[in-house]
Amino acid sequence: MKDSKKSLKEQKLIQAAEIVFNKVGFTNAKMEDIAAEAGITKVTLYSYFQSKENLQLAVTHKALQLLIDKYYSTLRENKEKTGLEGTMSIFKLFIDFSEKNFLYSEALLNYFAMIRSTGYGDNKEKLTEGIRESVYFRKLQDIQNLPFKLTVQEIERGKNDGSIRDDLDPMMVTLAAWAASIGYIKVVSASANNLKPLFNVDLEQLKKLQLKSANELLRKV
Amino acid sequence: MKDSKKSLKEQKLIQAAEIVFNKVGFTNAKMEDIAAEAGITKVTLYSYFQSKENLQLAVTHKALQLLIDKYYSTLRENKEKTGLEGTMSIFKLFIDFSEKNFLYSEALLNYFAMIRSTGYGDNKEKLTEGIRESVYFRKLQDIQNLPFKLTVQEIERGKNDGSIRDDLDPMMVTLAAWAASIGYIKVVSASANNLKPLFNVDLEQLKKLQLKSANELLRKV
Amino acid sequence: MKDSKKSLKEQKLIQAAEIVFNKVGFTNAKMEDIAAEAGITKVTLYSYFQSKENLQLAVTHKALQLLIDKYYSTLRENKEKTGLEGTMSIFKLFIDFSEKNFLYSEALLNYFAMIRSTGYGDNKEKLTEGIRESVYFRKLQDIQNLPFKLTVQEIERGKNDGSIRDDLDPMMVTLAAWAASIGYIKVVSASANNLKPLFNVDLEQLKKLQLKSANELLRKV
Amino acid sequence: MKDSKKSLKEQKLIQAAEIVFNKVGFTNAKMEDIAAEAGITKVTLYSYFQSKENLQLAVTHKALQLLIDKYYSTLRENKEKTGLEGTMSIFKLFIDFSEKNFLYSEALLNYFAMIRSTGYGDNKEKLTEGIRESVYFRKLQDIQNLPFKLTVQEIERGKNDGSIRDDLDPMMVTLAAWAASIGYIKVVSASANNLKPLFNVDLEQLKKLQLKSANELLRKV
DNA sequence: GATGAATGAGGTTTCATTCAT
DNA sequence: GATGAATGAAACCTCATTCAT
Repeated sequence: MKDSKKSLKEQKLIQAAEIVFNKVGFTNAKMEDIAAEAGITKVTLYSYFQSKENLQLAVTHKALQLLIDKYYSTLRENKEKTGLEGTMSIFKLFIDFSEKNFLYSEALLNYFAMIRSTGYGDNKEKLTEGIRESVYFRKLQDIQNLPFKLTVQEIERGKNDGSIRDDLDPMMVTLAAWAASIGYIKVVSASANNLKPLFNVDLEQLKKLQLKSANELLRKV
Repeated sequence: MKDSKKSLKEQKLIQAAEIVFNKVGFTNAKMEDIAAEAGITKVTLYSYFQSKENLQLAVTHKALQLLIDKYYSTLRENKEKTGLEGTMSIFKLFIDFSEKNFLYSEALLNYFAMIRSTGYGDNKEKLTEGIRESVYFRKLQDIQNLPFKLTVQEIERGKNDGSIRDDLDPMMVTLAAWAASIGYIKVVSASANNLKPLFNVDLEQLKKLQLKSANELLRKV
Repeated sequence: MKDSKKSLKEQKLIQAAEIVFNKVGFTNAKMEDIAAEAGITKVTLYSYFQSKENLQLAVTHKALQLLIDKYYSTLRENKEKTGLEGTMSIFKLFIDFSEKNFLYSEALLNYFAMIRSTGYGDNKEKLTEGIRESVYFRKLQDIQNLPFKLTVQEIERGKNDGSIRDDLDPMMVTLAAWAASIGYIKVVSASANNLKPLFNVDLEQLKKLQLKSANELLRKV
Repeated sequence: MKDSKKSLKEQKLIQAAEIVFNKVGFTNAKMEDIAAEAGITKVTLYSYFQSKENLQLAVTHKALQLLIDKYYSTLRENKEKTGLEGTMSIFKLFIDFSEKNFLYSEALLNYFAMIRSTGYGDNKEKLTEGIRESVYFRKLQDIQNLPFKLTVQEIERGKNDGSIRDDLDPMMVTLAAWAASIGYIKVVSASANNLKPLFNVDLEQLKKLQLKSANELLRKV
């Protein structure tokens, strides 16, 4: 198969995996079912993705790539606006993205938890063989810091244009916002179609509160 | 066996499970190994906990119970102080607890994700049989809302004593703080012994920032 | 406990075992259930019968003892009649006994199959430890040949009084009759309460035919 | 796998099972050992036969099929002879078959005891799920009556050609012969390699006696 | 002696993964 | 490349039997 054709097929298989992952979660998903969903056999699936872990990482990579693309386009859209506005747009983007794509957000979270738990670079022996040998794992490592870098850059821009306080460590703020977003997602949604109020709290309101807090933290008074 | 003795043994088995869970994670933990760790056989372990899922829920229940106990004692210690101070102590408590007990925090997160994803009460068919029949699942359901209720009460107290803004929905703030804490945990720690800086950000500083944000959100100006 | 008392209790336990054996068969019977049926615990049951096999043998012994008693009383009743009549009474007795006590007949069959398969005396190593150490096994060995001997004696008596052909090996006839009876039982009944016709053959008729054949084989013409 | 290949493998597995069953008996046979004997793993064995019970039934089915085949060829061989001779050949065939294949004879006996004890068609709830769902159980049900039917037909033929008494119910005679054969087997053999005399009775003589009785019962005088 | 708890052996099942064709 | 069959690991379960009290 030509590379382009192969890649196309890979995309289709990833989509099938996403459907199954969405239905039953990563752990309960069976390679068999994913193959069936894609209309192929297990072994063929394995010829594309050498392990279930790798398939997961493929989904994760797609998720991160998608997220980063959105970061870029959001930044482009906000080029003329202040750094504060750009930064807030990114925060909102991340929350919206996670809310709309619960599977992707879970995948990303798992990924970052994994690399965090095994340290960076050093004790990679903790990783399973399946992960260490995954192409997608390597691809992910190449881009994993981009979301943070882009956010930091936008905060720097805000500092320079005077829209953002200059006494803040941009990376710290980035992490704080990232944390708040993740927390919101974890609390709010366990599946995309489950957005009913929690303890009578309207979730849209909660999201606004989170963003307002971030905005207050950042903006120059 | 007398109930007290049986319960004692159960506690020991749960501890053994925690050791193994900590070492290799829930998924990779083998019942056989947990039994070995406890110095008993698999079958005996099964006679106490009918399934691996149930054992997980037992750990989860212990975690939540422990957390709630800490909530109570923290509230007691802060009885004479303002509601704001009490509330902040609770927030800090939760973060510290999660940081120190990564396993517990994971267990609790899993639990809340699970009940959230299956809805409350209605579509319980999604739950596996092993879960639905678990004693610990029922016990957890009885106390799962306590942390939120206690926090809300403390915020109300703060409203009354004038230390906390009165234009806030206490439950919303509670959820926001809960989310921020979870997010922090997710970002920061994947295992207790892994608190080195992230992107050169000192994590203690990050925690302080999170708490400061919460404090600013709450306090009356 | 005094021996008499102990023996009494043993009898009760055997009865409980019979009830359970009758309900579900030897293999499916659980020691637990037998104990429950007797209103005691498993361990107590074990203190009387050291193994399930031994309990089976106890039932078997009771069965054989009972059968032999009936042989004796039948022989006594037929003392004044011809040897042919006595012999036929014994044959009939055996069939009736087996029909009425399916469990006993199964037990006896199992027993004879077992000792046959392990040979007599020589290769007793094939026997399980549970059997070799069983008191009842030893008791059974003491009386196992009695039914055959008594039958042979009665046939001899018939030869002498001229009612039975004298060209027959009495033991061979005994075995032939024993075989026919067992076969009848095996074909006819799998449980006492299941005597409906088989392939439209009335089973009473079949029994009569069997006995008539035996009679014809034996009697002097 | 093509059906033919699959079926071939099944036959091999059944042979392995027979070897183990012969060595240690149905009850003591371990699936693990049968798999080892066949050079495969337990799980693969299970993929062919869903339960130990089913594997037993497979052996039983093979036994009955084999027996029936022998019935047919015997009947063919005796086509030119009288019905009496044909019938006697069948009786002898059955005894010889059982004697030579103790395992098969046990399997068949167990099967007939089982269906007898659960009744025909009506209270099938007594059967275990493993049995009810067995393909071989269904296959057995289809052919279980053939041996009886074929015997009855041959007796009818004997009646017509004048070699067999016409005052007998053929099915009753069939059952009587079946019973005598089973009884003989039960008494005589517990394993094929165990044909030493019983109580000094030569077993060949006993067999002849049984057959002579049958012959006398049938033949027209 | 009687009891509740524990053991060991083995049946059954589910899956990720690999092999042979 | 694609396929059906096979594997190995581990969950889960039942029961005869034994231990400790």
